[in-house]
This record gives sequence, structure tokens and C-alpha cells, in this order.
Amino acid sequence: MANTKKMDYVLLGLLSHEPMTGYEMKKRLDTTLRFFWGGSYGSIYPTLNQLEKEGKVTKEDTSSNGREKLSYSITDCGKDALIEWLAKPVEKDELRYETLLKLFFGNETGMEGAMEHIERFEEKCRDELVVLNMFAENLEQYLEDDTHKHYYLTVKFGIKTYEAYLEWCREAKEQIKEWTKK
Amino acid sequence: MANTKKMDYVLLGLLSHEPMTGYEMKKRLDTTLRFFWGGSYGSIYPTLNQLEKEGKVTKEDTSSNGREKLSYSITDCGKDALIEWLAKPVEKDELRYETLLKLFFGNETGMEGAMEHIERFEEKCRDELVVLNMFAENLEQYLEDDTHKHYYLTVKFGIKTYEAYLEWCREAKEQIKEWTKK
DNA sequence: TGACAAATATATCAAACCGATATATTATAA
DNA sequence: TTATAATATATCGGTTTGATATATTTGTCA
Repeated sequence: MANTKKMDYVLLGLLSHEPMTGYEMKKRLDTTLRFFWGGSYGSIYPTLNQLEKEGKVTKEDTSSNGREKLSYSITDCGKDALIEWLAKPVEKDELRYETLLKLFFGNETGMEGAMEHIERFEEKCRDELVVLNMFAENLEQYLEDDTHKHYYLTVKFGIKTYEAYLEWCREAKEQIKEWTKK
Repeated sequence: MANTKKMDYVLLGLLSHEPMTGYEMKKRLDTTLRFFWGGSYGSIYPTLNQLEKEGKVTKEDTSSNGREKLSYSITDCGKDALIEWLAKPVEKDELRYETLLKLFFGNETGMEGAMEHIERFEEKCRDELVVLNMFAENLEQYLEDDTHKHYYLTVKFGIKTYEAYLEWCREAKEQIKEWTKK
């Protein structure tokens, strides 16, 4: 089958916004993209080298003083590959929620264990929602920019889902209380 | 660091419900668990062998006729390992939504491309919701069973999130229409 | 009945990816 | 001044995916 390696397109996508270093890409994955995609150094740097060999990106040494710094830019060839991938239908949307896994198998530890996991999850969701709402507020000031429009839609997605998670937490806790008091 | 391999606990969890074959485990991952966790043969069978060596499961040959069939059961040692893991706090809840990725980088292809991905996503969500609602209805008849209670909570989670996704789809489409007509 | 597809079942391999770590420099704060 | 955080590249082992190979049995429909 054709190239199904996702990291290629993640990095090309980031570089389609602006040139940057591998380190910066990692930061983007840990902040902006972290609500729906991840990535580690172990796949960023090797992929960057591969993309350069394929002519999809160019590397420029922008070291200042003694600090090594390699800035990458997307080429026309890279942009073509990105656009081709973007037009293809999505292959997989995937959730990997350990919380749900522990809840599902929780009959081994009883409802108290389930309750604890739900409460910890609830707390995390509240924190994430605060961040996402800040993102949204900020973005609303720059919506003329097309890049920001797309960003804004994904943030809205995050807000919608975390709000739904919180609702579920409330209802699940209520349900468990009913079950245990009987 | 300690054993962070998730597949160990997924298989132990499944076997804590009832003994089964690797093939059956794969089916569970593709049906019951697929809304929040996955798994491939490439990690199921090797993990099963490893768990047997560690004394956490036992293997029994239950081949009938000519068909090879290896039935696995969880041991006390395996149950202990599972319970220990269940009590630990969750390490990671992770979303990997290619749809969001393509939406985020969609400024390269314009809003029509984004629209298409959202519509395909919407359709998938509707389909999933039908399945999940059937699961929920079915489970409501057997809620005395503790295992079913836990299962029920995860199904409810799925319903809540897919409903939120659909709401987001409607709003995102509306938003895009507004942006493009201006 | 015979033929073909689908389901059952185990197993392995390359490629992709994560998490941790190594290394080294510069900026910041106590 | 001195420790800590941030910047920056790179690699390694272990986990997981996705595809495929192999073989038997069950179901379907002409």
C-alpha cells in the first residue's frame, strides 16, 4: 500500500504554516495539536531527514552563537504531497482512553474504583476546558486569517467534546450513587 | 520504569470476564471495546505467550475436529496483576483524529475540503450512534450484573461524545457557510 | 451435491511510533 | 555564582499496527 505514515504529513502541515525547527514542531504537537494528535522526538527527527532526502523539505543551518539550530522549510514538491494527502478520505479516527479501559474492567475492583477514575478524569477535563476556552477567545480576534479559521474549528471541537465528557461524568457519578445505595 | 505495556492488562481484563481464545479477544476489541481501545493480532498472540510464561494465564487446547483452538484462562497471579493496575491512576487518555488533523491543515485546500471531511465524519458518527444506542438498550435489561454496569457506563460515554460530535458538525458547517458567503 | 465465500483460528514480519535518555548550549532566577 | 529551566538535536529499545500467510470449517446458493 501507499505511504500511510502520518508523521510525514503532520510535519509537512506544520511547515506549510511557516518554517521551523524540529524542536518547535514538538512544541506545537504538545500545545496546539495535543487535543487530537501527538508526536515524539523519536519520530520527528528521523522523519525530517527522510523528508529532506525525498526533496519535500529543505534544511537550513540557522545556528546562532554556539546553539545548533536547523530550520526546515517546505518545498513545492512537499506541498504537493500534503495537498494530495489532504484530499484523500480519512483512514482512521481513534480514541485510546485508558480511563474507559479501567472503567470497563472495573468490576474487579468495585464501584469505588470506578468513581475515583471518573473524578480524576473530570478534573482533567475541567483543566483542559479552561485552556481551550482561552484558545478560542484569543482566536476570535484573528478570524480573518484562514489558518486561524481552521484552528478555530478544531478548538471548538475540543470544547464541545470536553463539555460532553463533563456531562457524562456528572451523570455517571449520579448513576453509580443510585446503584450503590440500593 | 515498571511494566507500561497496555496490552497485558487488556487481555487480562477480557479473561477476567471469561476464558476465551485470541481470536475471540480480537473480536471483542473490534466490537465492544472499539469505541475506546484497539488491538491487533500482532500484539495479541505474542502477549498471550508472554503472559503464559509469566504464569498470569493458562493455555488449554480445546481443538475440536481439525480446527486449532487454544483457550486461555486467567490465574490468581494474573488477577492480582490486573487489580494492581486498575488501582493505579490513568497514565494517558489519547485522541488520534485524522479528521481533525486534515481540518487543521486544511487552509491548503480551502473550505470545500474541510466541508467534505466534516460531512464524512458526520455520517460515521451517525452510524456509530445507532450501534451504541442498540448496545445501551440491550444492556438496560441486564443491569443487575456488575460487569454489565461497567460496560453500560462506557457505552453511555460513547453516546454522549458522538452526540457532541454531531452537534459540532452542525455548528462547524454553519460557521463555514457564513464565512464563505461573505 | 458441489462450489465458493465467509468465518474461525493461530502466527509472524516490517514499518511506525512512543518514551526515555544522552548531550550540549544558553537564558533565567535565586 | 550556581543551579535550574529552556533550547536544540539525536538515538535506542520496546510496543503496536497493518498486512499477510496458512489451514480448516461453516454457510450459502445454484
